[in-house]
Amino acid sequence: MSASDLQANITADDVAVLAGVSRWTVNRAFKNNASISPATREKVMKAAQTLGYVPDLRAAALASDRSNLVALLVDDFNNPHKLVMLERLTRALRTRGWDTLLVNTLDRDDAGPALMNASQRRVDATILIGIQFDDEVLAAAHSARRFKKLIIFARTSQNPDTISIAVDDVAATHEIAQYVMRRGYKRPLYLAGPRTVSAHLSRKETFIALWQEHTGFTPDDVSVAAYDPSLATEIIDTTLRPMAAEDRPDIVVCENDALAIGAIDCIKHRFGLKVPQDIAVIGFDDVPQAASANYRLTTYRQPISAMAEYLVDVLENSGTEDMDKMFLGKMVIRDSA
Amino acid sequence: MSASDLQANITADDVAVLAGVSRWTVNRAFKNNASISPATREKVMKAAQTLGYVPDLRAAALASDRSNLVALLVDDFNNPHKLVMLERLTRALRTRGWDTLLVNTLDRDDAGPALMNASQRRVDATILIGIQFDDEVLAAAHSARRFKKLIIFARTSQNPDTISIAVDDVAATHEIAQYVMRRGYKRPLYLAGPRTVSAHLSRKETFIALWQEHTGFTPDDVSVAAYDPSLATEIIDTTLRPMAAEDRPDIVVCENDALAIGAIDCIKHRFGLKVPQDIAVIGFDDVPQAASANYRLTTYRQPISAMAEYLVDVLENSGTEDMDKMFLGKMVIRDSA
DNA sequence: ACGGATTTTGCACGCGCGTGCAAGAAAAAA
DNA sequence: TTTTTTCTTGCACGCGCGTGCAAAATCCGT
Repeated sequence: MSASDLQANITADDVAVLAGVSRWTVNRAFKNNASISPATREKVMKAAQTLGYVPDLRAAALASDRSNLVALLVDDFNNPHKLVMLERLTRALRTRGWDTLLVNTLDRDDAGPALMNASQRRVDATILIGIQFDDEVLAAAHSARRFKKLIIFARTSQNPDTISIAVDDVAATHEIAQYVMRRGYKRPLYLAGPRTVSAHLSRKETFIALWQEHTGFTPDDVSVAAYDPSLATEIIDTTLRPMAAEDRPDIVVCENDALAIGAIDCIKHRFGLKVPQDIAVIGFDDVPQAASANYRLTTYRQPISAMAEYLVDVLENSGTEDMDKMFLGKMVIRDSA
Repeated sequence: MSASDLQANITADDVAVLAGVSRWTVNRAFKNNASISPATREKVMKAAQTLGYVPDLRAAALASDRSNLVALLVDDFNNPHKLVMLERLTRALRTRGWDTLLVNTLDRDDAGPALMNASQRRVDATILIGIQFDDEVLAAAHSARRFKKLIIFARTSQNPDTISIAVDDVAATHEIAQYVMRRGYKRPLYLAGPRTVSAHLSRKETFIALWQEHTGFTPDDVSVAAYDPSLATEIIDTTLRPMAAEDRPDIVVCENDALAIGAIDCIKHRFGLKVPQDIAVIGFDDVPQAASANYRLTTYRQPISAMAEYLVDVLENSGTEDMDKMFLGKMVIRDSA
């Protein structure tokens, strides 16, 4: 144990007497835009240094009712895209002075407790990242507890009490559908993840509607209970297995890369088919793995960094206007479709 | 905005008057082992319910000097194994009543500020997960700021001020080396990640020493600056490229799966060789991807869940004895070696 | 119904800092 | 030098709850 452990907690008062100023001046020295002369600030900082003092953010949060802390609720750690989201979000947040409480939504019934958890910490905002909260939970959460801000990240939500920061799924799906048609694919199979409440805005619904509109045919679709590659592998297996070769889809359009990667694994290794020659695959997200030589996945990249920056803008904005925002991503053409 | 927003913050006092008890009784009702009669607790809870009250953990932390909060410092978001670590850790922590502050160590020079950050939040413990902190930073951190506990997770550290919870790398490497020899491989190449300060305990050093001891030969080794599959792909490429086919290694032993996966990608797609027939690959960690049909990676699984549980044990223990602990994992034999 | 054992409840004080304003010091203008 | 103007500094009060103990209420057996 180091020397400072022997002493009781060092507070601004201790620094104040050493520096010969008042406690308030000490705390001012640590605030960014405080009115304090450079000389005294330096004096204070030196005293703080020798005492090993740093301001106590708990007390600051309590007194000011601003914690500069957000809760990030995550329920799905299977999808590798979560890792890049976490990185981008924590980077943007920390760079601009915000800390992140990572809350693992343990299971489906844990959404409420998790929300409550954030509420008890009095975070300045609660961020739901790609979470399948149904609207009931959301509404209950918003009315029962006080949330300064409730942000849905990377997923659209039409809930009016909520700020949604996401890619424009409809526009993105348009682009994907057009690409698929332009490349001459005829029999797409749509592979979707768990059904969310807001189905009519979903990528799957949009794709199917577009395809019907342009070709008159209704593509098949299947879905899995989680964005987990191995689930995708299994469902593609059970879907293709009974099919005659000529009935198989010529492309699998996936709701995201996690599913696409599972689909490719299945097509190549369970059926020994070639991607894209026998069956093409298209994803969504552009996870790091998508670029690997193994997958060379054609996909759609979300501008996560820009979205994260905007999220911090939202945090710093205290206005009450509607702050929903949709972003445009861009297709990344590789070899899988 | 919901109704509760119109009212000022509801505190235990508000609940107290509604329930007809004192404020302290209200807070007791929310504590687990408090001495309170079931009747009053229920009365209080009902009042709290109608008011939408939940205790303020900021104030509780300030008053009690225990936050039930840990900071988790992470510097490497490329390695997919981080995602499973995050999931396991947050699960174990939250299940047992702890919250997690996720701190992204932005770059190499950010370790200090990140540590300081945690310190200002007065977390009960700071956890370094797989981070390449050099010992200087660690020592400085420990003496300058007050850390109640400094835990190194999934990486051994001989720093005495630190609690290290990790797999026994020496034992694990023994097992791997023996497997490699038993399978008759003759020319291993060791692929390592960034060099840490505690080199003599590292997997690479151990493997090389063992191989020398048993065969008299010193295996080649290469290393990359981060545990990033694409870096592994590149370095394996530049390493194998100039070699005659018969000089190539017959197995690449990797410090972890992230590197192993990059290596496999390179071997299969850049050189068109077969794994394991032409070159075998062995990893470490058993990431989810390792099981996919594409890789079928032979690797070594760390008991992350058990390690996470032990971490919470450490948090709950207030003793001063040495709490370092090493775990034994187990080899997972698949097809890549 | 009564005394003691036990459980339940109330409270004074403190945790460390922010807010908003007023007093004091320094700098600028006259 | 004197008067403004501007910059710095000090302070009373409060943020919401925990600690440890004492007072009050309840229980039990007889």
